[in-house]
Amino acid sequence: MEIASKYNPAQTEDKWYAYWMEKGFFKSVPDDREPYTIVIPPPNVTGVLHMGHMLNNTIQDILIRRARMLGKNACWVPGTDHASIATEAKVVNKLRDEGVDKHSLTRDEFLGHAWNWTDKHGGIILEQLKKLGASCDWDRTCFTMDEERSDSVIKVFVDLFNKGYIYRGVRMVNWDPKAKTAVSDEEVVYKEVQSKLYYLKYKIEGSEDEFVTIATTRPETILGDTAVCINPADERFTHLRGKRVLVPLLNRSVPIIEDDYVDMEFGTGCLKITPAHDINDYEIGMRHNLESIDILNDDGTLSEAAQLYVGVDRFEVRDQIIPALEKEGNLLKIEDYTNKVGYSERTDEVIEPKLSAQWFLKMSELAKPALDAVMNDEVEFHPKKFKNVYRHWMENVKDWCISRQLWWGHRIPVYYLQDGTYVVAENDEKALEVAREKTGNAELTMDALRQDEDVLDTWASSWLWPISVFDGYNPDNNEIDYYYPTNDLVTGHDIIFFWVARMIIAGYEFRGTFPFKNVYFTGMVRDNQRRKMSKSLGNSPDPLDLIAKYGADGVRVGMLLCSPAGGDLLFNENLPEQGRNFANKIWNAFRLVKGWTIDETVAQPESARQAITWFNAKLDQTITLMNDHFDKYRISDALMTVYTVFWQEFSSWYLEAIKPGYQQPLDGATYKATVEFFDKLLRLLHPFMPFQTEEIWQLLETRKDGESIMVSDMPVANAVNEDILDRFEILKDAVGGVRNIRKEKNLPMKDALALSVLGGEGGYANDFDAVLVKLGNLSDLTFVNEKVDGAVAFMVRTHEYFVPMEGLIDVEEEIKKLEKELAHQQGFLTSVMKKLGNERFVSSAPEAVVAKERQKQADAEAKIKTLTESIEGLKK
RNA sequence: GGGCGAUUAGCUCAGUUGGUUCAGAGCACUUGGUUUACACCCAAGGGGUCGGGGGUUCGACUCCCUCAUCGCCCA
Repeated sequence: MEIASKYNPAQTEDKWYAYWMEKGFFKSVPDDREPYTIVIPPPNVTGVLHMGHMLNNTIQDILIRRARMLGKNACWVPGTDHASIATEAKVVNKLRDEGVDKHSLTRDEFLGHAWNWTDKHGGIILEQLKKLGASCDWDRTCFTMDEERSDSVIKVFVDLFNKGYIYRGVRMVNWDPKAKTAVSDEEVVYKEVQSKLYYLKYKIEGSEDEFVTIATTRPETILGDTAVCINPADERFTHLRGKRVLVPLLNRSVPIIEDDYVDMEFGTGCLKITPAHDINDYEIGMRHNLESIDILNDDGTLSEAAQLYVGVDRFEVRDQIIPALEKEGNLLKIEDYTNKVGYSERTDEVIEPKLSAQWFLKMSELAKPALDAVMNDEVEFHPKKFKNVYRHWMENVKDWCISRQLWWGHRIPVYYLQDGTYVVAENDEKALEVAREKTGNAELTMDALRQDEDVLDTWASSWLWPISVFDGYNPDNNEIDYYYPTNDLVTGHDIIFFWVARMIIAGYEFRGTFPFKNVYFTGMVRDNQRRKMSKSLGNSPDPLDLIAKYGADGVRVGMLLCSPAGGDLLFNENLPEQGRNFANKIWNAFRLVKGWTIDETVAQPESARQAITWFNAKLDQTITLMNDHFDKYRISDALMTVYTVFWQEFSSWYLEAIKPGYQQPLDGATYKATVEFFDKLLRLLHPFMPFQTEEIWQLLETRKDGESIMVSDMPVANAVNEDILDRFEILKDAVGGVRNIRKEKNLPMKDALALSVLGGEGGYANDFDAVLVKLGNLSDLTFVNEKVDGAVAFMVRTHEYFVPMEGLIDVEEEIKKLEKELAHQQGFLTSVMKKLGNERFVSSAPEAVVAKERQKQADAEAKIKTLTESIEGLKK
């Protein structure tokens, strides 16, 4: 069989993914087995795969593939969310490019465009996940706006409303006067601009010529002022306490209040308060029970409430009001000033903070069981440090503003009657029913009802995800009982509040228990300057390009190698490169094994038998270690364990130990054992590198149609034989010793050497002598009872090894070497003796620790004795 | 302004209840290598007073205090 010297992922990945799909290996239906469930953190339906998704979904796939191989009924539910704000923005932009203004469309017309957009771009990201190897049950693909998920959202709204958790309130939003909508904090871009700081004088009420001066960048907002604020610690203004001032131009009397918020250093130390148009002022207003005067219309012109300049745009007003103030004697001075102003990401319009009626969900009561669950580890966070962050947020949880002034999303099921009161119901019919009951008017028609224009926050559907993907709000469905609670959630720590906390809340509220047992928080993927990867910075590689270049397995390994839970991952292309190199290493090990001619009549060499004994123990240890790492969610450690074992132990030690001579056949028994080892290693590697392990596994032995490594059993560990492992480490050091001598003396590998061993403390075990002979290329291995003269010597622990080398020995050099080692041992012994000489150590340290120190002492003394004798021998 | 976390090799990070030669791994680096699986490789090697200071202890990378620097979240 001709096998290429380099592994080519492109030739195998699509083939095996198609095979897995065709055989239905990803599919899960409830049965008698223990379920293992993961729900995907739904990406934006019209988004594309980025590096964060790669990391996140690689980890989920590792967990789900491992669970499947452990015999569990593994179910990974994929899906997307509708990303209300982002998607609507994209559709609005697209329409604008086509010359269509959103506001010229009806709601239904707009939604038609939005669905077209979703259908066109939706699910691209899911196709990309397939390239990564994600073994999701694609038949279960969900979308937050599909029928079942939408029903869930609406049912939950009605339910929470009826339980009294939902209320209508007023809140400060980022208002875009051009788009006439609120935008989220994430959509406001702050830019540094050159503006002016205006110093305005407010007359003290009841005085003739006494003023206070405030500084503002937005003089037009004085029309909405309802107070002036000073810092209570500011002695300059103590005389103003309890007094009132008159707002310029309007002569409205407002109080002087005191609040710590005021920065005494800034401006004049005196702050005008406009609760309706500044978030900080709003909060001060709340604290001091101030009136809020909203002076802006939705389009950014001044409203009737402003009294002056009604109907004029706010920036126009700014230009006009300054001369007016100057004329009235209220303008003290104008300074140049640089400040940051928020602009709408979409329209580039200056954002106006504005009070607006919104729907809120009361959180404190709902949050309680969710807080307890995490604190007592009913839901476990990995890493644990996020428990603190979670607790802090949950203990100070604020009510959740769940409405958005958008059309793309779940329309709020609130129906207003003509008198301004409202009813809440799942649909039009039920709303009408409730409304008739409420009004006592059986003749009421839908015309009399007007549904709220706003939609719900996208998170108001995502927080139900672990329940809604199993149609858990449908009373006739029992799948949820099988799959819920799910096992693990894998997500970025940046959405711990937005999403994780709320899912836990929903879990307890609607299912009476947690939505997932474990949460694995991934780090953020950053570039090597620690900048977040983003499109705008252009510092993010295209994941699919990486896969094309390094193979999906290589990229997966690369993502994992440097990604401890919760820490940042500094991405760098040498990571997937390392993954690719590892894949190539595995490939070449396979090539070596497959390249041998097998001869069943050849007897098994002793060296091979010994190596097999050792590697059996090594595998037991490897599996045990990996299980422990997985139990603790140290996934990159689990990978590193098998990575090292495959590369160092299997390839560099085991395969070299059993390798037959050039063009010699391998005996059947060794081949069989080797294939078994390879098979087990592939299984251990499969969750990390699904494609390549499948490819090799299929080639390693003849397989039947329908067989696959992905549905094979994960290897199980036997008790680890530490003695065998330890003795093999001695062998490695001995081989190393021989190699060093070759190097120092310039002896080529092909010249065989003789080696003598003088067993030390506890005797010398010869379990692996045949391997030593082979890997050291020894002509002879003998055991002696005394030092060998005229030989180069080295030690492994207390054993001495001698390579006879008459004439080639530089005695001075040897003595130097030995004396250096002797000095080191003596220093070490001194430190040990210092400890043992300390009575308090001997009496208070545990016995085992003291015993270890005594062992160290004995070993060191033995070595010193040996070294001293050797030096004396050489000096003779 | 409030809170949380971090600081260990050139880089990214482990260090699992304070105790073996415990100061580690991977990468990078240096040296050597045309060994017939692999240069996407093999074999060796250098490198850190564990951020500074103080304390507890027989013993501190590990626990406590303090300072410095950095990051994150909330406001």
